[in-house]
Amino acid sequence: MTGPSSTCPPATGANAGARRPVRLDALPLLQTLEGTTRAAVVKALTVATVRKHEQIIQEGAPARTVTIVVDGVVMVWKRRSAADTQITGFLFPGDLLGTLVGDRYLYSARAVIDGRLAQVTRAHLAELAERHPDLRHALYRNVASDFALVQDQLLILGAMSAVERVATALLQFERRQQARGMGQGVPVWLPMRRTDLASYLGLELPTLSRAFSRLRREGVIASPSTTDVTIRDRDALIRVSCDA
Amino acid sequence: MTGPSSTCPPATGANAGARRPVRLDALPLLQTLEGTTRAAVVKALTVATVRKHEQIIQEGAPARTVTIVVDGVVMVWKRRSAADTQITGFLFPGDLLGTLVGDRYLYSARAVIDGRLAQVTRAHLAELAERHPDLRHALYRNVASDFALVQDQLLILGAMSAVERVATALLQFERRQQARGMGQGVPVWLPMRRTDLASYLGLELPTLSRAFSRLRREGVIASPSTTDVTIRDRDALIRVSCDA
DNA sequence: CGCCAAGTTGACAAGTCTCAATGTAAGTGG
DNA sequence: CCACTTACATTGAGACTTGTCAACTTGGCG
Repeated sequence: MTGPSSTCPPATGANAGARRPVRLDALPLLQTLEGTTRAAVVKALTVATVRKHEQIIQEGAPARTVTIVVDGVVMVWKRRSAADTQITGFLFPGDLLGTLVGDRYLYSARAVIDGRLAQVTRAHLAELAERHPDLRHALYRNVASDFALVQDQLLILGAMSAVERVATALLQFERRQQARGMGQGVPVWLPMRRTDLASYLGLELPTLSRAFSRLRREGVIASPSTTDVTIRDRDALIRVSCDA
Repeated sequence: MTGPSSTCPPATGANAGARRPVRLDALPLLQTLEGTTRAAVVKALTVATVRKHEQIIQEGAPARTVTIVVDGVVMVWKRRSAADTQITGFLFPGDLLGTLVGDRYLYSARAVIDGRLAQVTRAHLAELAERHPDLRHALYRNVASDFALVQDQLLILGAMSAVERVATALLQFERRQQARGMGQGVPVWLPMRRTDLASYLGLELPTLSRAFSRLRREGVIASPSTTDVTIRDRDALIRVSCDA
């Protein structure tokens, strides 16, 4: 995190303030907590900075810490065979990485761009959860919502065409972006490489690219840059995501 | 559950004893619990019987009960659009249906064959979980393992060919079957319809059928009946599931 | 014994993957 | 600051897998 600002993505607004002081108590996970609980958790958290592409956790390694994304974007993947991996998710500020149970990580994770993480040892968090019912409820809710997200991913991967997948993903990223407080007009921010997005959607890179091109050609979206996509016709996008 | 035994699947051994007295305290979920906790949970559970094809829960309905499969098989699906659904999972004896959080069910479920369910209201279970740390740990572990299962499904749907998917699924079902105490030589039991299995694997029925036929032709598997598959060459099956 | 539901197989079309070339933006060194 | 280099995205052409539609076979159940 001492690197020149040139390593940061263009200031599209979506990533603005990566350098603002850390406000851990503003994290969504902590919002529902009582004051004393929140204070205890914040005290337990350690902030770390990660550089673009830096690996954060390794599938199969002993799972000792739970991580919350504060700034930046993290991608998660599983290995399928020696030389074959699949991206299974992207994490944005406020999202959690790792769980309270299981002795090994089920996936690997790396930073998509420079960012900051808040970390706590699993043992410590578990202890806090024992003492604070509201915390464990929040954690449980978090796992459940992660679960829901993965289930939606099943629908994408199970039976959608390339354009459908892209349309659905764009709407998903827009929704999550708005959940983080971004406005309606802000373009959808896709800081990850196309290759990784393709893997996430179960497509090959050329197929993904063609789907983007088609949506662009039809005027449904526009892309000022590779990492930013403007939704020009949301109704059309929704229609495409369901039955095209 | 008063129907004639003719509605039951052939007695392959995998479903043997659907009519034996209910032994709730033998449920895997309860195995790790202390005696008093287990007794409290067992007391809270109500046993219900379900007929083949009977719907158990409805996506979007208020989530008020948590269900454990005691006997039989349950399938879970999500709706993708008006006339399009996708099977997202199959549950076997010992598996849990529903969670402690979220006010609505995220999926629908129906019985694949006649069976018995143990149910408890969410409120009651939540209350018990508050009082018994071991119970909430068990529940949390359960959610986490469900999560792992869905993530594996992502790998299947994301980047596997038809034969790979079938091979992987067979190994998965065999593993789960053995986890329920079935022996090594017992054929893999697939009581669900091919259509549903196809949907689960993100394939069309003819494609699934062709994959089965190919594995059969190559001597990797044999199928005495539609619902039973014998693994003749496990090494070959494993090889196919990874890189064919 | 015959009907009906479910599974298998065949032929063809459509969509995606693969391989390769081209275009473009970002990063590096002079 | 510019040219060079590299990495990434887009586009094109052809092969191949899968989806689609339809006929046929099988097995269960009245």
